[in-house]
Amino acid sequence: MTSIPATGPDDPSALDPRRLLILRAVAQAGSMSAGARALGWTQPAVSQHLQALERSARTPLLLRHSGGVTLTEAGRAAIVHADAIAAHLDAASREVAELAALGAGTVRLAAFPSALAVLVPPALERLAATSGVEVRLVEAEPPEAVELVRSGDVDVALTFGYAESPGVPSDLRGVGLGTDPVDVVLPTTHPAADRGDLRLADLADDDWVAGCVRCREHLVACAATEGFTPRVRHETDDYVVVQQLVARGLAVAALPRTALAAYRHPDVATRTVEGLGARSLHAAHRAGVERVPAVSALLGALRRPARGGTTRTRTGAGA
Amino acid sequence: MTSIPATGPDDPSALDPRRLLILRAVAQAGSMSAGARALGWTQPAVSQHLQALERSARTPLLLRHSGGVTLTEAGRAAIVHADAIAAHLDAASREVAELAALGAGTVRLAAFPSALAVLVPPALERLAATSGVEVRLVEAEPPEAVELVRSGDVDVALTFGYAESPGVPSDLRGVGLGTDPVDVVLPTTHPAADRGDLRLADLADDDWVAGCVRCREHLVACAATEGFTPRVRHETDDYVVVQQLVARGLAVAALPRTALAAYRHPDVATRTVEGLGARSLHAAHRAGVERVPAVSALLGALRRPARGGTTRTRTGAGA
DNA sequence: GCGCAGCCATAAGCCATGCTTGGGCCATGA
DNA sequence: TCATGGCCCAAGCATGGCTTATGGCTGCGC
Repeated sequence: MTSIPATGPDDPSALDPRRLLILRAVAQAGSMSAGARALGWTQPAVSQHLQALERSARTPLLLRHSGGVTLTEAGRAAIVHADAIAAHLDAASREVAELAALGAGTVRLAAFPSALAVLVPPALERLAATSGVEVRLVEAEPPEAVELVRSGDVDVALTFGYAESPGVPSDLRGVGLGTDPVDVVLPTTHPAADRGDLRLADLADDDWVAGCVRCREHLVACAATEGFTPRVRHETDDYVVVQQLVARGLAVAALPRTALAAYRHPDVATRTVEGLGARSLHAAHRAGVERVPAVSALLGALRRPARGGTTRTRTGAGA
Repeated sequence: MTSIPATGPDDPSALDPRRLLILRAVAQAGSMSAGARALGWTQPAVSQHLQALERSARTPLLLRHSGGVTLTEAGRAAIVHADAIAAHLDAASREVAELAALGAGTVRLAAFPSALAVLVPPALERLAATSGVEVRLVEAEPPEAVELVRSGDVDVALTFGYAESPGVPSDLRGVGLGTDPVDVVLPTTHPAADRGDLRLADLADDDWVAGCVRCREHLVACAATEGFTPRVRHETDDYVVVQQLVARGLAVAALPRTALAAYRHPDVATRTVEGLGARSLHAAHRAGVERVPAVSALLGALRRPARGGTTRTRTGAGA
């Protein structure tokens, strides 16, 4: 694969686009001197450029006469394309500048359900208030979300991790978005629901409903520290389903507060217990993308104190 | 008028078109190294160019990761225009090269009637045989033809001149196309028609029909040298009309051989006399245009020995 | 698990591009 | 006839930009 390209930039017969633009400026100005003034250069500089351009064109592009220059047929042909090049160059500069200034751009964000419900909406609201960045959302649990980042299908993935399992794989980069304490969820009728000094071990004989693999592993690990192995009867990621099961008295569960902020069943009680720890929240992305303004803005919006559940502060009726 | 242009090439936020093309090559190749190989450069050269491009863009255009690079949104936006720029650059190069290689182009030629009838057709035939140059013809007597060159309405003017009046004005350039001897035109019934040693003064008592101003002036000047003033009864540029008048015995005349090659009335005799001289034929043009290939080719075709009247050498029956 | 290969970034050096100043020629117009 | 304005040329110099050399990082294969 050492083939030489058909017409590379070093092709002697290829025209230098910058010199075409100089030709254009001169043609518009009517003379090399006027063109040079418009470009902020001296006249010999422009003259040399155009001589070089004509040398590579192997034909005169303009006729010099007292009072200025006029285009030859070849010069007119070149100018047509120079105009188009100038237009595209201008468009490219404007579009890129707009992306750089946060006036445009879209970021694809993958997030797990509770984050999507609680963390993301206020962040998007802030983002929309201060920029023209658009965000496309994809719901995905951390493993899939990470894979979407790796494949380039999304730019940022909201993930979580526990002490024993990192939230951001080593081949990606990420920023921490704080911790999300895990609480115990009990039926309101559960004897331990009102217990003053509740410990995790107090629930060693209960049936449990667990979530994703890592959540269950975390639960099991915490329980092991407390000296028991939880009986996991049911498995579901869905925090609504979990609470429905708990409310019916079918099991107890451990849910992060974010999930509880997204949805809270009236017939469950939540208790903070020692030894259940917290999950850490992360925004994972490929190295380098954090320098993209739109991504950086989204990360910044996510990092703001989004605590406060789903309450949206808006103009309107106060509390 | 020392105003700075709104967005000149030295605008720091403007993107360098050459660097956009480098970005394009890298994006197509998949990595800076491969792009550098395709461009015939080393990897650091490309890397530095793209860093400079991103600096002027004020946002990353591509993400570096092991195995190569991928475009960011801004990079994709830039590439779209880079593709267009590359296409226009290629089109400009091809069109200009075609004009330089005589594969295309049009030259506008003004000529006086007898040249248009005798000199031009064989020249155009030769030109068409060896190039794709097209010629647009305009009939104009030398004064108007010169004016058309000055105004830029034509590229080349075929003109003639006499010893006392140049064929090419000093503000234009031109090439000589040879001389065109002026002969006397007599009715075949004229007593001098068969005279052995005919001199111009022998026609001092005849009525004359003269052509354009300079032709008449030339005739008058020649006659003055011979010691008489011709009686100019009629005036017309048209060499057919002149010969019609002569054939009827209404006058004698002086006509260039080119005009006689274009049309020869059967009832007139032509005689070469001392002291009538010749007119010189020229191709006049603005300084510099002779370097335009199409113009140069036309001038070359005109300069060939076009003598031989209107006879065209073609494949077919020989003499 | 470890070395290797590929890729990109950086540093230093050097050459050439390309800009500037100064001067000259030419054509135009007062 | 001179003054003006345009383009070209020559010479000098600075900067841009390419090269070589090196290092860090990642991912893959043994």
